[in-house]
Amino acid sequence: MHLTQFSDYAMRTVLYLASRGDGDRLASVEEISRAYRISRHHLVRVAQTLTELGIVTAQRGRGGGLKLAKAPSEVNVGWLVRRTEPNFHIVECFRPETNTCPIASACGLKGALIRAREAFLAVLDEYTLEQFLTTRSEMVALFDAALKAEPPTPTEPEAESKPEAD
Amino acid sequence: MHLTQFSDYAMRTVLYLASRGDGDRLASVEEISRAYRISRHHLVRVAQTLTELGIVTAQRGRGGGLKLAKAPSEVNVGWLVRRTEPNFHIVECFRPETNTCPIASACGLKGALIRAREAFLAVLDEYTLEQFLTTRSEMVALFDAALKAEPPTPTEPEAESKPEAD
DNA sequence: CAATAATATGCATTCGGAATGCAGTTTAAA
DNA sequence: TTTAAACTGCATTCCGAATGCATATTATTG
Repeated sequence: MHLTQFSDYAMRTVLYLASRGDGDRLASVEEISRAYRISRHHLVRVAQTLTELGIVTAQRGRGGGLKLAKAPSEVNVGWLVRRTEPNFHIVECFRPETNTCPIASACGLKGALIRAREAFLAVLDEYTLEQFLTTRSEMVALFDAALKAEPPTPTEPEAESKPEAD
Repeated sequence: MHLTQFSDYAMRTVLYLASRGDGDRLASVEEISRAYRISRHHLVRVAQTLTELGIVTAQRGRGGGLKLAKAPSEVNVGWLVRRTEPNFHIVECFRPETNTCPIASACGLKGALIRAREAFLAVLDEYTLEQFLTTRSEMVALFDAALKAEPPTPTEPEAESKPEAD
């Protein structure tokens, strides 16, 4: 029982943006991926989705980056998880099109599992990003340390012997 | 977000055994796998685990099979799921030995996710098998129909040309 | 005591979703 | 016009779950 790394990264991304109090500062995907030490390419997908959800604003072009499109108190964790998880099919019979269990129509287990699933999400519904900012200064310090430890621009150190011909 | 098929099969197996009111009747793994139309070999593993957990009794040898070791009211769903799921590592930082998130020590998200996970299991803790027996007759009818639809003994129709030598 | 039918166990393979990487396009600032 | 960033699609890798095969063990039956 777990959430996808995609949802994990989505939550981390908005938490990163919220942790830098200045709402106008842009943070690039590159920067966030270095702070968390995770794949930049993977994070690009997450950033897209968050932009589509209207929860972050992406500024394209040079000097661009991401920033929160809403106040931290407006970003609900349960809402976010519901939209980033690919599905909530706890067991086979939750997907009618592929279910093979012959007693699905008379089985009470499904109802119990639905209740459990809703209870899980209801807890997350209680939280907005704002509630996680009580440790903001510590998080910022840890982010900065991580950024300092990582090679600043490991993008393309090869600036010689370029095969110009062919 | 989902449970493993292993947990799913474990719940189904005990529900099957409970649905046949006669607590002394043995149901073979073969029978259960046909009733649900699922892999017999896979179900063998589940049956082992349930036996180890002391929740079913396995009778080996000819005419053997499985039966509940406890009354349906004694078999709790939350308890069962906790013991059949391989892990409950909702996100990366739940597994300290492989965590790479630098702010884990200062991040409030983990606490929220732990609360959500416990809420999920707490709902399942409210249920025992007994509560699912209100539709027992319907389930039995559906099981019987499934068993009738399946080939009775597709085990080994080859009873000729046995290689006796070698 | 032998044959049979069932569970028990280990190993090897398959499979699917998630994760990742690569290549290229588009946009906007300098 | 160059450059740095977000966007997009595709192809591949990877891992855990699922599955299958082979065999050992146990106990009943005749």
